[in-house]
Amino acid sequence: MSRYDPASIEPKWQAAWEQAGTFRAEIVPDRPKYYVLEMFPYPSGRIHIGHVRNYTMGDVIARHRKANGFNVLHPMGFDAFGMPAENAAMASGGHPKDWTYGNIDTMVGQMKPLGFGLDWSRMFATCDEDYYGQQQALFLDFLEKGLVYRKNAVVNWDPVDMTVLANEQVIDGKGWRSGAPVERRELTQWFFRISDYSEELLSALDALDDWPAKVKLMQANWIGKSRGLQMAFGLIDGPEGHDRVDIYTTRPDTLTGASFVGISPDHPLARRLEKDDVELAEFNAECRRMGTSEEEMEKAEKRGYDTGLRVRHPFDTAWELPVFVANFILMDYGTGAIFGCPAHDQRDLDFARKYDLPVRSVFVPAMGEEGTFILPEDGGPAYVPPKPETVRYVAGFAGEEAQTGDAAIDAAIDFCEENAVGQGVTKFRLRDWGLSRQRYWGCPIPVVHCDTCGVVPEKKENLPVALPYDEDGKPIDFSIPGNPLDRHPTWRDCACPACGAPARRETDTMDTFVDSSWYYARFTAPDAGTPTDLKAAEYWMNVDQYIGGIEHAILHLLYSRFFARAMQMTGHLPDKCIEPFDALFTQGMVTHAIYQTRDPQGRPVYHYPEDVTLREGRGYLADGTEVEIIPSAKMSKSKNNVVDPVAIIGTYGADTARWFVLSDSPPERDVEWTAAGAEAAHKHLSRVHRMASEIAGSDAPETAEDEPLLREMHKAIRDVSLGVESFGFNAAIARLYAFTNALGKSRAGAGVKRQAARALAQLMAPMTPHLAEEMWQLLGGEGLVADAPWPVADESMLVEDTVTLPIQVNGKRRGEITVPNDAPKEEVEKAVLAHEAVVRALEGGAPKKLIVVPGRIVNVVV
RNA sequence: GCCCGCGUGGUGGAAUGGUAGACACAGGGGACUUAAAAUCCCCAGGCUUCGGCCGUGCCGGUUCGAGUCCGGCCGCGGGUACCA
Repeated sequence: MSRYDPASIEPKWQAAWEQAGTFRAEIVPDRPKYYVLEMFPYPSGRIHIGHVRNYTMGDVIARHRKANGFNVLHPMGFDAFGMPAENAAMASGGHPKDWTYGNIDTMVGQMKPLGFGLDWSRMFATCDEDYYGQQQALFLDFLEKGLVYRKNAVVNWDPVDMTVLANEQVIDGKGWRSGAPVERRELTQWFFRISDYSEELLSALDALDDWPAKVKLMQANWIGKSRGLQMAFGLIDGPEGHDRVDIYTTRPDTLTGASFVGISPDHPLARRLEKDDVELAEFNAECRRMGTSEEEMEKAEKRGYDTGLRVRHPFDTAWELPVFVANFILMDYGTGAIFGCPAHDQRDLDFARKYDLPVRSVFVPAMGEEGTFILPEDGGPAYVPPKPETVRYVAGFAGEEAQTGDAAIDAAIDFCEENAVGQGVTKFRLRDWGLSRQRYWGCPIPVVHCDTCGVVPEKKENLPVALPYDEDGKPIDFSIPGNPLDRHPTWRDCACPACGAPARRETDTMDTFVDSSWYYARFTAPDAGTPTDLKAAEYWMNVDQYIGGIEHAILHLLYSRFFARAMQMTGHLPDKCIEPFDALFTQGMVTHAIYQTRDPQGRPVYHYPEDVTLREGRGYLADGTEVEIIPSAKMSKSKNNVVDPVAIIGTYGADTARWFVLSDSPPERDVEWTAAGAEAAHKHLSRVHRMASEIAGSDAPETAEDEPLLREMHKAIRDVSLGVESFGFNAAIARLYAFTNALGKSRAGAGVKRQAARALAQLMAPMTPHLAEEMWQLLGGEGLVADAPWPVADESMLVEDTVTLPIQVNGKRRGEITVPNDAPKEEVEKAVLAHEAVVRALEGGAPKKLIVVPGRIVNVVV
């Protein structure tokens, strides 16, 4: 009998699938299709165990749907543009293109041995000229339809490296390489008009029934629809052209508690005032030195600058309020100006206490709800109850005295509109999507700047506008600061597409989120001469099951939803594709301990897991140095805590790796990689292989044990099918362990055992496809198990004759009874009351209540 | 800061509002073996006066019954618009 040897059986079956074209996806008009897609990887250099988990999940779904008769599309590609390639070129020389394609080769070579049922013929990388050329064509069509425009926006500027920094490259307000304080700089940049679709992207979430509720909630909050009031506060003796400050508020019911007006440092009034006020100019400059991220803005200490100017309250012209410039007010949201009501906003209260501004409550808890309430003006915290809660308005001006915040807001808006002091408006938090990046390794924005014609779209026949590889005859040198496209000796030079005069190319490239916003559509026709092929899109779209990390819950998924709409509008997708992902599953991340030591400066130094030896919960380097272990950390290239699956496959085989990543945790939750788990998985698969070999060689006659095994088989078919369909992979695997144990113990005859073992092979096939093929062949299965129809449970074999009911007394388990499956309720009650533990508890009396949940449980209340 | 999750034995985890801890890992005991490896079998939440009692991050609530639903905390994670 042969041992389980994945190193020989895995390549054998991979070759068999390859030769048979098992996973080639071809359009077959009459067959139902199923499109499974996992978020494609960034080519970081090597695959990690997170990829294995993610793609194994997709493969389980794909193989299961194929077995259920669907024509399955399951493609793979690479999200290949982005900063790491440029960072690598800067850090260790070389060219981003060579680095990226080298990584892709490596990763494909690492993925193929995993035996995923992928149609590799459709593979592309977003940095392929063919792909980004088609993306440029999309951009031009979007431009023509007015879906793209230019405006100014701020970026993080590193004055030493002379480059724009990403938010993650700004650390404590300083550039990550240069250490120089970061400045905010305004540049003219391209934007997609995603905010035009705010309402649509919000309301369409309702129909996404097979998306996780949490993702829809996150998107809804991100889009942030709010009904509020816009109104003007008259400015007293303001500079020329500034006679009012327009504010936006979602709490107009608190207008009578206003104690100041705050404006953003980027507000036109602030910009005007700083010209004559050195101190304010310094304050604003300091605000602008902050990073551009929302997190940083919000976490920063709330600071303000009293402009000395005053405004009149719209309700009472005698009531004057000071105007502050405040660092926490965003120019991008609302009007860039607010009124502060310290009593009902903690941030405003902190601000008021800092700058000694008045605090005046507008409402207090409802009668009888006061409890230990302390007024904010008496030192209590800001009183901010949920809007649906009823409160008592002590300084109300519209509606009832006792009313909910929601009702008060409506009444306040009505009041302001009737008195012509304000206007009810709906606003969204969602901003337009800035797509310009001042970097080399991205899709060039296909426009030309002409001195006479201005900004001119490139002609489609001139696409792709390809990235230059060389500079002065040599590969571009990334050790020189600045954008290589900007400084390239010839690349920028071109003829104006409109007038033919010498002109300059746009040197900005596109955000890599653009690349990933339509790749799912390109997979349906990866070689088309246009971005999509409508016939192929019509057949394959939408993605039936999309699988990816929760970290993409908002940006990637929202951008893709926008892009699908924009592509539909420009004729690149059929109408039915505006929501491209029918079902979404967000898998958890794979975590792994971080091993770190410190350099002489106290900065962390991260070590690869393979360089660390674990002994009794502590970790040591080869030279004996102990490392600090930070458990369950997100895997990150920069932290060197990425597990390498190649070694796992080499030791145990792909099926073991696949089995383990599914078995150890529920798929939506994070999983911590452990070496012991892989060892255990391998032992189990060896055992299954051994059992299959034994059963294949047995000729034991049929026995009385045949039927119990068949019952177990049908129950396993039912439970595993359900598990696979509902992403309960770990539960399905637990069930397969139990079924394997039952098969191992069974004394059934060879015929029934073979039947059960073939079912086991089929049920395991989505997870461990190579082993399953081997078993299938040993056990006399016909053809490939990958092509075999999914087994169906026989309902009649699932029905049990008797059922065991636990008996509770006052909700606590005290015993159990076994009754016939179809016993009438009266009979069950009689049996329960006769039970020893119940008799003892009743002490001769009658139960207060007797609850019988048929087939489930009995509860006696005494 | 704000938005969204998650929290169950030594460990990973199971459990349509209905027997908490399935299935595994690590551990203990046994069989086989000259011995070891491999394999197979058994035990296993804590406490206990052996009647039971306590247990799903903490506090409270709803319910005949709560890991599950509701409210309030604590801890950890994801996102926070230029990481992908």
